[in-house]
Amino acid sequence: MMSTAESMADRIDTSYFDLRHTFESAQPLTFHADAEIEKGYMRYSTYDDVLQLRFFGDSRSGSIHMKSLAGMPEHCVEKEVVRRFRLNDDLPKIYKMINTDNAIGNATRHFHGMRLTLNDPWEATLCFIVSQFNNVKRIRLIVRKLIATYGMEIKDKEGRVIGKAFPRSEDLAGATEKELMECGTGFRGRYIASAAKFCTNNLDLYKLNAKDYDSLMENLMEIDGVGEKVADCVALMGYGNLRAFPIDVWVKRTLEKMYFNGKDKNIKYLKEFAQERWGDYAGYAQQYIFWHGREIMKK
DNA sequence: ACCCAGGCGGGCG
DNA sequence: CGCCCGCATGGG
Repeated sequence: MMSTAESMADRIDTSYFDLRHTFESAQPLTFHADAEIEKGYMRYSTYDDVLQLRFFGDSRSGSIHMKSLAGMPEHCVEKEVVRRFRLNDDLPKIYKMINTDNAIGNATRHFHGMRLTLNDPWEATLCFIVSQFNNVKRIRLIVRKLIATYGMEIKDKEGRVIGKAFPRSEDLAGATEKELMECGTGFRGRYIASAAKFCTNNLDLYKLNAKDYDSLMENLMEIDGVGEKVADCVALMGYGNLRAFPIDVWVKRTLEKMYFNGKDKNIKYLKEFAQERWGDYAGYAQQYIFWHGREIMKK
């Protein structure tokens, strides 16, 4: 008789998962995935397949139904989705750890079920280079244009094109700065051209997984166009290093407002404050503070 | 028109 | 070191 686990392999039960908060939280996956939040529908490309997901329930208790368009085996689809949305993270425990005060407690309550995603290291690198001095709407536009222009076609078993993969560094390494700027990248075109060549010829991002946080950061910042903030984002969302605490303009403003009466503090000080306060889960704290801050501070 | 956006590299003191 | 500036582009 078929085991329960096998017969349910196209479905994952979830708790502490919220589709809307996760998809609206400006992470690499969400820059290019498609979602119709009200219908609980989402769709995204892996390297050689397109996955359709349907979410039922709410952030307390729900389920994700999964379908591969190119025939990925069910157990592989499940593994991919669990990994990509970090569904094995113990969110109740993490909330307990990072809810050090009412301010962040409000953020985790308001965005209950928002998950960090785990993305391909190069995907994260490219997305966050695009993100610099930019806004979320336009980041999406640029990332999608890069995929449309440079991504490899994904085909189903009948050979029909069902989507495009996120372009690898080698797919972009031949592009000129000018060509990249035609995708709307602006002054970041130079960084992308340089980073694509560097990550194809000089630095293998897929060999940095075992590195500790400090040497990972050091390696990532060798890439032209990758500074501390982008490296932190890549460490967090490309490598899953939860100690990383990227500080952008929103996180800076929000921390200052929440903990320092709005007084100006430099990045180094704030980062040490955060990593001391939230330790091994600082990255989760950051994601909630980032999104909460945008919510409460935009006029 | 003007301001801002998930920053970075380079130049200056 | 730390600070300050320009940078392409599109939306509010």
